[in-house]
Amino acid sequence: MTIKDIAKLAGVSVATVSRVINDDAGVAEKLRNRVLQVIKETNYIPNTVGRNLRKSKSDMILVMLPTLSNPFYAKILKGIEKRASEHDYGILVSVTHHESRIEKKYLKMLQMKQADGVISLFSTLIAEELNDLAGKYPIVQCCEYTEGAHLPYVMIDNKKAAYEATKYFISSGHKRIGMISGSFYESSERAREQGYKEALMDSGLPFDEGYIFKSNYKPESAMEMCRKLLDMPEPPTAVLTVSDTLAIGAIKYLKSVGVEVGKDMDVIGFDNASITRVYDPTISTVSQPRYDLGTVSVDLVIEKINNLSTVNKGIILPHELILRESTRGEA
Amino acid sequence: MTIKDIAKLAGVSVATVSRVINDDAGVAEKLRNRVLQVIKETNYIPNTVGRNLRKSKSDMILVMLPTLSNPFYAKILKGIEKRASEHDYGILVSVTHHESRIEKKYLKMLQMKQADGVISLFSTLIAEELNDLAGKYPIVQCCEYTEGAHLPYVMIDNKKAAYEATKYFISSGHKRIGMISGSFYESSERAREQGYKEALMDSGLPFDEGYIFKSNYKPESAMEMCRKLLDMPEPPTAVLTVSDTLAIGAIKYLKSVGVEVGKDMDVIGFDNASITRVYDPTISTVSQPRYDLGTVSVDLVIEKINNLSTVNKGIILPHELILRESTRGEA
DNA sequence: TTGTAAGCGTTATCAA
DNA sequence: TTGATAACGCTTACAA
Repeated sequence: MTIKDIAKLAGVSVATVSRVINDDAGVAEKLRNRVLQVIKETNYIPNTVGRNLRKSKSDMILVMLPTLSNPFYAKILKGIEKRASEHDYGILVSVTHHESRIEKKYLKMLQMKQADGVISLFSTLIAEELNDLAGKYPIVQCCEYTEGAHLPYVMIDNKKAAYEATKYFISSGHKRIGMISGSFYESSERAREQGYKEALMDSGLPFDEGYIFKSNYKPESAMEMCRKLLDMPEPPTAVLTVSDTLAIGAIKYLKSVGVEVGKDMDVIGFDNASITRVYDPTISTVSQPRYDLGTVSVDLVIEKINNLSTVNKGIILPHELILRESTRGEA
Repeated sequence: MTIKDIAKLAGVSVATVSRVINDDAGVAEKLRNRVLQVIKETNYIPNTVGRNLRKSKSDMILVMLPTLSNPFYAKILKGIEKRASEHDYGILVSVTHHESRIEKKYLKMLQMKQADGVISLFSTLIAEELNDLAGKYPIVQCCEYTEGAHLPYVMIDNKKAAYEATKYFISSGHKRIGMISGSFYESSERAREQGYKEALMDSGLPFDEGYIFKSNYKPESAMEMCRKLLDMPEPPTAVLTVSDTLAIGAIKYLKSVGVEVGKDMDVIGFDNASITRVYDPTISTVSQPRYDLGTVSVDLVIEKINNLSTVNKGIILPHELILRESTRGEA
């Protein structure tokens, strides 16, 4: 069933059918109704591929996730979908598994006009590659920013968030604070490490690189890092981790060696994963406005779709430090 | 940069370029090399949309997930991607959020030939709708089966898995066993409830519908259900839940009222989520062969793509009961 | 207001 | 072995 068939059945030209489909003005009421009638009777749906080829546009936004293992992205996607559909865009999801080969493969969809824009939750590409692409296609970053890349982004102020978390530890009396970071999500990790550092220094506490350990985001690795922290000559009394999964690993290790979390040792995670509300103890964490991160990403990418040379906005959304049982201790 | 440009630059016809691109036999070595050279120099990539329109094929498989909140699907997707790429298929992910409106929208991609087949991790459609579609397009179900639908599927034997878990409880001496189920994933839930029931009956224990509670898959809801179980005149000494998230909720509630899990009360979950290895206590669970579920799904859908009228296979993959701290009790 | 026809980028048929 | 050309399904000048 193609537009030709509809035209024939309705006794009009394909152009008229196309006009009806696209709500073009200037079709006589009578013809319009006749065409609509036929369309209804036949359940005709215009072919997307034909249309895309002709219009060099797909009305699709590609969302690139680094992984499907992190439920963190679920709510962001909901925000994206909501706002996209308000603007009559569809969304397509791709998972890069942190591999640039895969990321590049999906980015070709832009060139083919199979997607009109991309929202990248994490890019493995280097700044130069991104800048090249961003000159040709609408690409925005959400949550993670590539240093040196000039494209729109939306995220929280990671440095400030870590700063506040660390300050909270300090205000509770902690003098030695450890950090479990990582080396996957460069931009947010570095910013959070910096916030941690500045909070210490602003409070007149010594900053020692040796109190920062880099994990691979698996809880098991956080357990190992936590062990190392405890084995230090002067072990910390509080630990900031860059993800809730790491906080869980840390807490698990602490419990296993009889350290009571929220009393002997405080822990703060990142992202407010749903498990933090049900873990034992419940876990203090930095919450990101996930839904809004999604909607704003869409606004940014649509702005670029409509005018590629629009100025690259960087938008910071507010975070929130959520205090739970894992930070009941006073040092 | 289109095939025409390449043809012009190489001094050949577009037909020849097309033949080279598609590895057609019967192109003189000399011409082939000349064309390849131009393609390399220009970084030319054939346009997918044009090709798809012409071939009525996209070499893409659409993966439909019910949600992005469940990391369960991550490894399945990896299996899918691996096997798909071995067969030169790409994959596209869509999230239905359990809404049939959304599911139907994505299924249109089949009609448009934007996807050659679909792997559905969960369908909201009724059997009749699925059968209609499956007559026209390659659709396979993975993990969840729609009763009355005639299409290929791959999953574990959910009834047997629940049977074994329940039998394990019984072998530990438990006489009253509760179940926290749900009403989202009909096929697996019903099968698991049935397995639970049969295990009780085969062991000469009474089966009482009142020991089965239906949650909404949120841990909070499992806490509530667990409270109800404990409030019964004769509370159970073991609980089987249809997901690990529910097991966590149950355990959290039990701990909150001073019931020691793995001693006073045993709990078994489903899916072997990574959190089950780090929760306190670690959680016994039924593990599904996720990666293989993915690869086999691809095999099935490709079989259908190649021959739609091939017989609908139903494949059962082996599960595994993994025992951890949450089942150390003896009643 | 409507229709004709060109063209989007391919592949595939047919003839040479 | 190669090339001209129709066709895939659609939109959009342009003409009528």
